[in-house]
Amino acid sequence: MRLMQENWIGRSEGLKFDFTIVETGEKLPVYTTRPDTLFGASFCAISADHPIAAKLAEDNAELEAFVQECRQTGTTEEALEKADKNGYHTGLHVTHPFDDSIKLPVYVANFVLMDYGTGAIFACPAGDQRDLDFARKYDLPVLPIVLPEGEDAASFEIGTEAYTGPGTLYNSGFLDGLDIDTAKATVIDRAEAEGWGERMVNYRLRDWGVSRQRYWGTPIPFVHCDDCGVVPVKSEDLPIKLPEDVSFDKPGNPLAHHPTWKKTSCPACGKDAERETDTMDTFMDSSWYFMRFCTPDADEPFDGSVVDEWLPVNQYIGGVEHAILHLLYARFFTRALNHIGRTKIKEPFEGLFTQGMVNHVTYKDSNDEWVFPELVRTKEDGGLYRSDTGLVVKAGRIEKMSKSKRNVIDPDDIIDQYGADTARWFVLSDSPPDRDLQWTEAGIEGAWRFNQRICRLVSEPSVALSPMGSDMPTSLSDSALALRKASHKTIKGITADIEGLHFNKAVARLYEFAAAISVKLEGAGAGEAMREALETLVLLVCPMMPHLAEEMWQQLGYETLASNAPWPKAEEALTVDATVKMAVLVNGKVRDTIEVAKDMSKEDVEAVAMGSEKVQSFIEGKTVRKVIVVLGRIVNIVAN
RNA sequence: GCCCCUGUGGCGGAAUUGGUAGACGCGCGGGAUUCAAAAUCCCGUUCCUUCUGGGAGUGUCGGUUCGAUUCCGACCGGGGGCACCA
Repeated sequence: MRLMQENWIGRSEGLKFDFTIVETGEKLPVYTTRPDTLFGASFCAISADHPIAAKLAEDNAELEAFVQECRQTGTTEEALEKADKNGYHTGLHVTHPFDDSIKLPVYVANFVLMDYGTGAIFACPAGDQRDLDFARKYDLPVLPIVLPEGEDAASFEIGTEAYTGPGTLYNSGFLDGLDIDTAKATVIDRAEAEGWGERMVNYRLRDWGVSRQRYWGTPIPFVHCDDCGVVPVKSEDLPIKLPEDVSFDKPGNPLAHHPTWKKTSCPACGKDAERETDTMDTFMDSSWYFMRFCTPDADEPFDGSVVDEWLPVNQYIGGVEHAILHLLYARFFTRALNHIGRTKIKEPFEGLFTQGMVNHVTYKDSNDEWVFPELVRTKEDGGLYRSDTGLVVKAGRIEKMSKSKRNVIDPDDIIDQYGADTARWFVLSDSPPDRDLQWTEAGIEGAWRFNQRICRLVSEPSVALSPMGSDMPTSLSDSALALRKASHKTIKGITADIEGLHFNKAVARLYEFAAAISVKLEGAGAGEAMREALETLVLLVCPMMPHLAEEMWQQLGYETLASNAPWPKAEEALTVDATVKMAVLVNGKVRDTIEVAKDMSKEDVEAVAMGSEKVQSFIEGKTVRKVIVVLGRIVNIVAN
């Protein structure tokens, strides 16, 4: 996640310096992250959109044609991928900064981007694949300058693959023998000292075009006046509100169609003028809504002191699809608001939990239309058809549920059939929330059965419950104590599961708890232990099946709400057992299990393990070399 | 091409982060109850096997370790992101 954002920002450090063009005396600024490879430079390349290329193209039809060609291939991204490296020699040359006698030819090249760096590069074919491809194609020199460890300078050659790994500089004058990082620093220092270049940080962050031609967005508070041009709306007239009587019948922007909304007067000269009908991207709002959320009553956008108290958000839960844009922009906004002193917080979100996406098979009928899964029926021969039109249906890729592809399931159907509690329980039970999930209703029966089962446990308890609020007796029968332990272990486990967002594990634990409640109870404390267990069950189930929990809570005699009751607290003493089961391994294979007192010493545990008949039969005739005892876990006996 | 995530029974998925692999659920098989069915309950269910037992097994191959689903290396498959960024 962080990494994706880092890639998106694309910070790089390097050297920016000017070449001097021999023929014209002009400066040609270039940017590089590998100043250490300067001695391996064999040509310069500029973008087809570079001013120098444009100027030359004015009286060079051939170059003009080449520039046009580059622009065309540049638009289709797929073509780019396989496009060959192409260039056009401008006839110009530049002087090498370290050696006046070296003149490098200047090409216009299709792989150089105008909007990154300076739109011009120097190329070191030995250290960059693109440069190498180009050099091979136009038969330009390739001088290796980085020697990988273990290679011999006399024999190391660059074939069709550039060497980009670590190594030692050579063929590089004063840089010879340095490693890459030191060489980079040396060149930059020298460039700055001699005044022909400077250290530069570059980002490849993309522009964010914030205007949208749509209704749902914040109006952009500007007015277009024939005389004054674009004029900002006066601050006392803010905010501009969207009209509510818009129609969406016509294609295009409803604001532009609206008969009156855009008509206004110029804030500067008072003449008739028109409002800007584009609105802002909704990312604009989603980048700081959490601040407004803390202070909904503030007259200003938000009250910084309140925001500082509540934020940052401890746990943000969202889908991966917002990994970069929304979450990154929100960080930028927060950073900016922090810089201008509106808030003290530096980051908006402390923790992020990315939910998986819900996927479903897509269906298309013979008219090439997407089909809702609920309309798809299976024929006897296994073929698919639409229940409404009868057209043949083909199953396509499994994809993220989306309205446009109609591979969505309406939860209302399963809510109608099983109720909201069961539906919710089922969704939580199946898959950990961070994983992508392929939607299926297989298994919902189990959720329904559980729902019914716990209802019965409460309405027909196997022993008479003690009255509400009665004290737990000091002495308990074995079965009552066992149930109490189950209750408290479950409380402890579920609390941790929910904290960690492992809802599916919490569900599994509740299934086990229900099984523990079903066992026969007798003797002292049975009624009390059962009441405790059932109340615990209700409270633990409450976040996942709230309606059912309230009903059961009433059956247990309460007139309050289970959701308002405090979360149960585990008694630590009841969550630990006096004995512990341990596996006994001989040469790494489980041969027996033993049950020993929890606090038994390693020596005693070893003795018990060695005393096992099964173990003896496996070590018979062998010499015991080593015994490893991990208390509470395993005993491993190594023998041969 | 580069980066990230992921791979465990017929299926969804557990495994206290190096310590009994397969919890729990689904499905399937068997049984109880019933005139019968529904519902419910119990038992079994990784694979192989010469079956009171033994062997193999967490994508594949190797390594570290007394011990590896877990750590390391290479490869294969699936998903996602970036993509001529100098």
